Parts: sequence; C-alpha cells; structure tokens
Amino acid sequence: MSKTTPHSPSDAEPLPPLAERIRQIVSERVAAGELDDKGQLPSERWLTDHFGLARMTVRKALWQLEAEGFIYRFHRSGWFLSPPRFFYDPTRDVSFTKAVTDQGRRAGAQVLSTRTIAAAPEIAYMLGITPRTPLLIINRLRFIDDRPVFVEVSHVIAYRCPGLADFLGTDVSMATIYERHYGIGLRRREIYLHPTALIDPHARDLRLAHGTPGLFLRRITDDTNGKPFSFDHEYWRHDALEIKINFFDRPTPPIPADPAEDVQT
Amino acid sequence: MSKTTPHSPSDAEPLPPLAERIRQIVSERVAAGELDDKGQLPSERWLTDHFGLARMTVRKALWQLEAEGFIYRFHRSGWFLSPPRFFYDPTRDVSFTKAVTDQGRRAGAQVLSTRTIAAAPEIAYMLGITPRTPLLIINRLRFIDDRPVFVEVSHVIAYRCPGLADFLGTDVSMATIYERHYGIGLRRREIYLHPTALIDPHARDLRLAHGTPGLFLRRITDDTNGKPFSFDHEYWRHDALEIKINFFDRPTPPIPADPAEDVQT
DNA sequence: AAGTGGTCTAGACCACCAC
DNA sequence: TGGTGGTCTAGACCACTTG
Repeated sequence: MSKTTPHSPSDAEPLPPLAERIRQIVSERVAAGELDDKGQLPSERWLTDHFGLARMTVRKALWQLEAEGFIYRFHRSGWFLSPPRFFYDPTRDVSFTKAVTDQGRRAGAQVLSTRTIAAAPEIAYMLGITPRTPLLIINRLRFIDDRPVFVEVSHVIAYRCPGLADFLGTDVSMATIYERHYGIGLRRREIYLHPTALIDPHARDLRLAHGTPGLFLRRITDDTNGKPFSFDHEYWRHDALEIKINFFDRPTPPIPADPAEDVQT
Repeated sequence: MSKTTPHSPSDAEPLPPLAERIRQIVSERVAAGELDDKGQLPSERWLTDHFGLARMTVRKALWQLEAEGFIYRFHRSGWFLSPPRFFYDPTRDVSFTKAVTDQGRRAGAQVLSTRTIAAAPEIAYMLGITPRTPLLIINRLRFIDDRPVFVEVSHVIAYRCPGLADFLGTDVSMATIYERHYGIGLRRREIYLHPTALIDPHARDLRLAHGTPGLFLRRITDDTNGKPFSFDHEYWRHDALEIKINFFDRPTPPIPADPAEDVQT
C-alpha cells in the first residue's frame, strides 16, 4: 500500500515488473474480500498516482494482464477481474446453453438482428442446397453469467425452419428450438478456429475496445441424419474459453497448467 | 505515396482508420512485388513521418494488425508480413513434422534444453506411474519455414526411452524417433488449449516481445496400446496456426471466412 | 456532472540486432 | 555503429458510461 518511488528510464530496476505489482495489488484485494469475482479494479489514474508512473506505462501493463486473461475491461467503463474460463469441447458440445449450465453457470442470449439473404454459391455448395435458396441469418450475443462472451452469426436454411424468427425469444438454446419445433437434432461436421483481433461492430457488441484480441470460429453443423443444416460464425472474447478435447469416454482429471517448473531453457 | 496531412485530436476524421491505411500501404507494396511473404515493413519511424503522426499512434495501429495476424515482429528487429497460418487438427495430427510437410511447408526443431526430474504426484497419476519416477523434460523450439512458431516442453517417462536425449539431433520428428528406436506409436488422449500472453523465457525464445498474445496448449499422449506416454506443454505464437477439426473422413471444402456480409447488427 | 477509459502529442533514452 | 523496436514521460482533449 506504500507509495512506490517514481523511476526514470535510467534507474536500476530491482522491482518486479509493473504487471506483477498490479497483479499483486489485485490479488491482495481479492484475498481481503474487497474484490470479488468480476469486481472492478482501481482506475488507471489511481494506479498511475499509486506507482508514480505515466499513465501509458500503467496501461501497457494492464494490456499484458488482459492478454493473459487475468483481467478484462468493458469499453470505457473500467477494468475487472476475469471470471473463470468456460470449457468448450468442440467435438462434443452441440449446445452452448447445455455446456454452460452443465458447468454450473448461467447462459444467456440476446438477438441483435435477423435477416434473410440469398445463398451465395460457395455457401450453397457447403450446405448442399441450390444457390440463391433463402438463408435466415441470425445475429445473437451470447452471455455467461451476464458477461457477453461471443457474437454468433448463424446461417440457417430458411425452409427447414419456417417461422424460426418468431421462436427466438422463447428459449436461449437454438438446439432446443430446433428439436422441439422442428424435430431436428444437430451434430458437428467441421470447425475452423483461430486467434484474431475483434473489430467493430462485434467488438462494440461485446463491449470491447476495437482491436482487442479474440477468437474467430466458423463451423458447419449437420442434422442427425448427416444432412448439412447450418453454417455459423462466432466471435469470442479471447479470455472467455478454454478448449478441451477428450478423445475417449473415460474421464481423465484436468491437466494441470503448471505441474513443474518447465520454463528453464 | 503522398504525405498525409497531420491531424490534431480535434480534427474531423474522414480518413479510414490508421490501421487500414497501413494495411493498404503494405498491400500495395506486396502487389508491386516490393514486399514478399515474410518481407519487412517500413519502419515505425518511417510510418510516423509518412503519416505525420506521433510514434505511439502508429505503434497502436501496428499492434492491432499484429493481433489480427496480418503482420508480426521479431523482437527489436522489425515488422514483417505474416505467412499463412498452419492448419492443425488436434484430433488427427500426432506429428507436427508430418502435418507441416503435408501442407507443403518446412518443419524445423531446435533443442533448447533437456533435464530429468522426479515426477510430481499429479503428473505421476496422469501418466499412470509411481510418484518420483524419473521424467525426461525436453525443451524444443519448433519452426515452420524457418520462423519459430512454438516452444514445446515434453515430459517423457524416462525408462520407456533409454538414451532418448542422444537421438534428439537425428530427426526433427519425435514421433519418428519413438517409432524407429523404441517401437512406440502415439495417439492423443486429452488436450486443453487457451489464448494467453506469452512471457519470458518463451517469448524470448520465439523472438516475441514480452506479453505478446499467444496460445497455450497442454496435452496427454498415449501409446497405441492406450498406455499414457507423455505430457506436453506448447506455447504458440497466436498468428501461426488455424485449428481445424473435421468430424468425418469425407473431405469438405474449407469453410470460407467471409461468405457474406454477416456483420450487420 | 463526474468518472472512466481511448486517443494523441513530441519528445527522450534504452536494449538489442545486424552489418 | 547505426537502425530497429521497447519503454517512458507529462501532459491534453475526446467519447462514452454511470450515477
């Protein structure tokens, strides 16, 4: 809690890196019960004064902790302690809602927009339909415990789900809607996934600053008869998920992140 | 190529964002053949002068293009055009070397260090061995087309591969070494993977600035008899790979990244 | 209205890499 | 040794969120 001495670029630097000092302040407050899960950190200006540094210096350190997934921010409203990552098994999980609730957390959804377009040739080919067949595009924001975690853009073959747009408010789980109203079960066919920067408008929807690191996922889903059913894009916060792939049904204990000091090079 | 007018914070801003203007300069040079794959960008100071902006402003834009995967940098030596991502299928690829060469690229490896430790209880449990059994820890830097892309830390049960350290220089593929010298084939059991920041010493090994976005992967590998064999950590550059999961053997065409303007919200 | 982060300036010096 | 990015300063004003 004591004020740290200011330092100029030419000072010797025996202190731990700034990011570690900030991490420690945050950890202390958590331990003291002053900061719970998703709690707000001291402001950048407070940290600036506390450490006697320039604001850009503090911000740089915060960005590192953000890249790590330790803290996150809501655009222009503050820095917060990151909640635990959601475990996602792309080879098994077909319903986000089910996977989230199975992990004891709360899934949410908000429809951002819907519209209908004519299928472009390459999408038509992937989905096994005639080009220009109407596709329903559903743009939804998905939440875990009230934090927006990804934007989902679904391309659904419109004639297979007549009136689908009317059901969107009834249940957060699309999988449940497909099953109850149309008798359609889902299974995955193919997924691509890579880290990238999230830009507007998706960044804005997620309350992220333009250019924040994120994950981009695209996927084809079949129905249980093996017929292509939908084509989706997802834009994830980078700190919201941990991908887990288990190749057998026998459960294994989670792999520890740091079982040994393996960093020695 | 014309000099852009300087702007103050209060100027109107009809120009595209700075990142897009930089992207355009780079794209133009690529099109003109002045900049090939992995070629070096104009320096930050050149861009600063060219746009008439402060250096921090230019750097911020470069960081966004880096987060996106469009450009990357070698620590303190310059900005470069990113090569294409490597496709990695965690459900199928057991040999990095094979997967890379199958994609027409060159795989490389450099041993950073090896050492032997006594297995901690939780690792011993995962690997089905007695605690304190000797484990060989192999630290390697892996390359695609001469660019370092990840640091691999392998924990191998030492008695299953006597003399393994001596073979490390003979072949870049560990899978090949295991098969030829010990008659051991591999298959995956479980993988965890999440985005995070890469810090020293891994960042240094990869020639990345401390705190750059990356991917952290951990994995248990079995032998083909289903017996646990090794436990590995991998620290990836975030821009080097695209994860691809195909659930069936029938090949499907790659899913296009942007088949339609799906961003409307 | 007050407080937050977001952007930007116009410099300086440091650490490292390549020649 | 010269050029690169990396760090840092000490401000300023802007855009937005929150009370």
